Parts: sequence; C-alpha cells; structure tokens
Amino acid sequence: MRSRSQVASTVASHAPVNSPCEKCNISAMSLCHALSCDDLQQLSEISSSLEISKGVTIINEQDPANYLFNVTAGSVKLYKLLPDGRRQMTGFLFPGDFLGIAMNDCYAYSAESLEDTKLCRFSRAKLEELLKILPHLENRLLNMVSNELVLAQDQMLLLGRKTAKEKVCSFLLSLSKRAKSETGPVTKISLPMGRSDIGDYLGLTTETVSRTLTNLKKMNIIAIPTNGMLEITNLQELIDLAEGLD
Amino acid sequence: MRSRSQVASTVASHAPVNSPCEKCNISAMSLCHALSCDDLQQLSEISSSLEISKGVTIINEQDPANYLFNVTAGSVKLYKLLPDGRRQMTGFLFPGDFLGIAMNDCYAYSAESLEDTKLCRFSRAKLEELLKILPHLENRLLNMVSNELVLAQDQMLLLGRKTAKEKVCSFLLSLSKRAKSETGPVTKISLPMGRSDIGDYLGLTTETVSRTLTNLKKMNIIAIPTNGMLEITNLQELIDLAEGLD
DNA sequence: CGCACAATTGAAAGTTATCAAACGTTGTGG
DNA sequence: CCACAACGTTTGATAACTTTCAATTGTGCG
Repeated sequence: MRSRSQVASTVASHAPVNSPCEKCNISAMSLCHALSCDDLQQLSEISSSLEISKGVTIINEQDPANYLFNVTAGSVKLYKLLPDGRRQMTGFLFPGDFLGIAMNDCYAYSAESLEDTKLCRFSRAKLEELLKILPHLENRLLNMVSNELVLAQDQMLLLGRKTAKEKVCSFLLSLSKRAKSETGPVTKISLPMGRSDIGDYLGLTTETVSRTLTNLKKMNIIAIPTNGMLEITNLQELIDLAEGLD
Repeated sequence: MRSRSQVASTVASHAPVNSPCEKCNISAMSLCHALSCDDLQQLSEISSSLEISKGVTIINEQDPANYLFNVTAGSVKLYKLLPDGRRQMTGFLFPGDFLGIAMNDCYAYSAESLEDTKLCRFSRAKLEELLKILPHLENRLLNMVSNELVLAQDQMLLLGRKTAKEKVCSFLLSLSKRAKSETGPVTKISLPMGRSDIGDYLGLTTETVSRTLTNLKKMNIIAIPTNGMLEITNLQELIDLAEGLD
C-alpha cells in the first residue's frame, strides 16, 4: 500500500549502435530464430541495437507502442502500477527474450533495465509490414506469445493459490529452468533484481521474501554466497516445496 | 488447502452436430471473424459443432491438445490445479471466446462448462494446415493471443496486489465490460459461476467472496435479485473501489 | 415436500503485512 | 586506503486481513 517514486532516465536519450543481426548469437527464443538468411537480412534492416545502463526506463505503461525490443544482454523487469503506487512485476527478461509482445496501441506495462543491458530495437510499423511478407516470422511470434501466455497462467496459479514459501521456491526454480544448459540443471543462479522486485513479482513484501530466503538457507536448501548470486544446494527439496508436497 | 473431487462426464462422448460457419453469428472476437467467404468455407470444413450440458469437462490439463474450440453459446471455466487440489481459475469464456490458444503439445489447463453450452470444434492439426495457407487467420490468432496476454497481466496485478474488495469489484467490472453493448455500459450481469468459482478466480475463499458481495450490497453498489444475476447500481463507486481510489 | 447443495454468517486462528530498528554492502570522497 | 553516507537487506514485534472451522440459512430439484 505504499507509494513509490523512482527517478530513472529514459531510453529515448540513447543513440542506437549499428550491429547486424548476422553477428547476433542470442538464444533460440529470440525473434530472429528460425529465419532464413534472406529473412534475417530484412529483419536486420528494420532494427538497431542500443546499450543502456542500470535503472533505465525502456518503455512506459500507456505510452504509444512504437517500438519492440529483443534483449541481447543484461536483464529487464516488467511491471504494472496501481494508482496508489502498488506494483506488480509481470516478468523478468533475459538475453533472447522479447519485449513488447503484449500490446495494442499502447504498452500494457513498463520496462526497466536491472543492470547494464543491450537491446535490439524494432520499429513496430516496419515490423508489421514485414509480417505481411514473412509468414515464418508471424508464426514465430505466435509461438512466442503462446508460450508467454502459458507462463502467465502458471504465474496466476502462483499468485492466487501458493503460500509465501511455495512462491519463493517456484521463483527460484523458474530461474534455474530458464538458465538450464545442456549440461544438466543449473544450481548457480544470478539474481540481478532486488528483494523488493522479487516481492512485487510474487505478490509479497520485501520482508517476507527476505525471511523466506533466510528459512531456506537455514534448511540448507539454498546458499547465498553473495548478493546477486544464489546456489541451490537441495534441488529435489526445492521442487517439492514449490508445489506444496510437504 | 482443501482437496476436491468432482465427477463430470467428458466431451469425448458427445456426437458433433453439423452446422456451417456461415450461419454462425457470434461476436467479433471469434476466430472466424475477419475472414473472407472463401476462407470461412475452408474453416467450416475442418470444424464441427457440439452441444454439452452443464458441468461437462471439455479438456483436461496435460491431455494432448488435439482440438481447439470456439464457444458459441453458454459459458466455460478454465482452471489449473495444484497436487493437493488447490485450484486457480485462469478465465471464464463466453460466446465468441476461443478455447485452446495457450498450449504446446498438451493443454495447459482444464475446461468445464458452467451451463448448457455450444462449442465449435477444430482439429488442431487441420487448423495448423490451414494456417499455412491463410495468413489472415494466423494474424487473427496472433491478435487474439496478444489480447489474452494483456488480460492475463491485468489478472496478475489483481491477484498479487489487490485487496479482496478491489478484487471482487474488478471482477464485476470486467464482466460488465465484456458484455457491454453499443447502448452504453451494462449494469445487469449474468453470473453463471458459483461463489467458489469466483473465489478460485480471484485468489479468495468462497466465504470471503460472499462477505464482500454482502458488503457491496449494504453499500448499495450492487444488487443480487436472484442468484446467477447481478445488477450494478453505482457504477462509478464500483470503478473507484476496483482500483483502491477510496 | 423434503433432500442436497450452495450461500451466508459468526468466531477464532494463522499467515503475511506493517512499522521500526539494526545490520551489511556499495560506492564515493577525503 | 579508509571513513562515511546512502541504500538495500535482515530481523523483531505488532497488527490486520483473510482463512479456517462451524453452524445456519437459503435455493433448486426430484
């Protein structure tokens, strides 16, 4: 119920850096994935890359949605606000993630960088032009949005029906899954967001997040060597706790 | 934290009724909207309509997603379950709404009819074939999924950050908005779902929903002439309460 | 008409929020 | 390089909202 006021520069003031898509090797989730060389070239022509520092507002809820973005490095938080300042994170973005899918004429949420971040920016109008002649691209977008919707529904289950401990465990697991490599499950997780960001993502307060993490540490399920980094020391127990199997 | 066990027949046992799309005049949100006559004909050929009674399970979470549906009459509830039976509604569907958008190979949620309901069923495989040759259709789907994602994010804000009273008011408003006609805002709302369905949609218990509705009645903001029907008697106040402007 | 189920109401308990203070960490400037 | 300020995190005590448990009332249907 507290109100907030955050000072953050906006992305408008940053000059784009030219860098063609061909050299971009971000994950398979990106928009560019599964496009032919020719298509990629066309996509490249309507995009420009830019670099921003920590705490920069990328888009603002309700602003006209003129640009879409792909995160190529760093991380981003997405959130919605109530009139009195209460905040709900709708997601965190990492390299390969797409920003701006869910919009009509205006953005449905705000976005801010969590650390120094690189973005690939697309003009929305030009992208829509391209969609008309590149069916592959539209299909790719449809799959990406569908995936996001599934994740959003999982988050509804979390927000509406899970306890604080289940929420925190589920959150850590989702970070681990997203970062998972071919070499098995990831136990060392990067936490670029603060406790209050996590709280606003899980529908909890900063204090409850902190207390819950302390509990998990005492149970030897996780370790926090340094802030910004977390290690899962008992994955199975974490999985069980995330769904209330205890 | 209570567990549930519901007995409901499944839709598999119902024989389809043949009825071409041309005669179907459901709302602009439907999949068929914005298709040419020819396209509509093609869509018609891969669909069949069916009628089910109240309380029938249409799809089951985790089942292979072989069919998609359009609701043409009645209403449907969508939900996800935790292992111990806790339930989260992810949405309610009314005529014109599409069922099955958010899925990979399996359904991400279960669906059950809230009353006698008519559905238009599409084979997923055939629909995907059709998508390849009807770009309009794919674009339409993309817009529909994007809209759903925006709604899902609004629901996250509700579940994570709103109070019980704000949740209930927001819910009533969303029903009113969805039913809104050209003749202005709708104040008489149909409530085909039970209190516990509403609770599971808002992350509340049956009792809290009931208490909150009673409060709103005492404040002369709503009236409930008969169960299954609700009237908004002070729309502005309801709007203010929904966002905590009080 | 009465049974079964849904909705309402009440009292008590519990989880999480709020308020407050101490502790750590980070980054800056002397 | 250390000291200090600013900020984020942790911890504690209390309060509040919602849940849980229980009982009553109301509604729909056979």
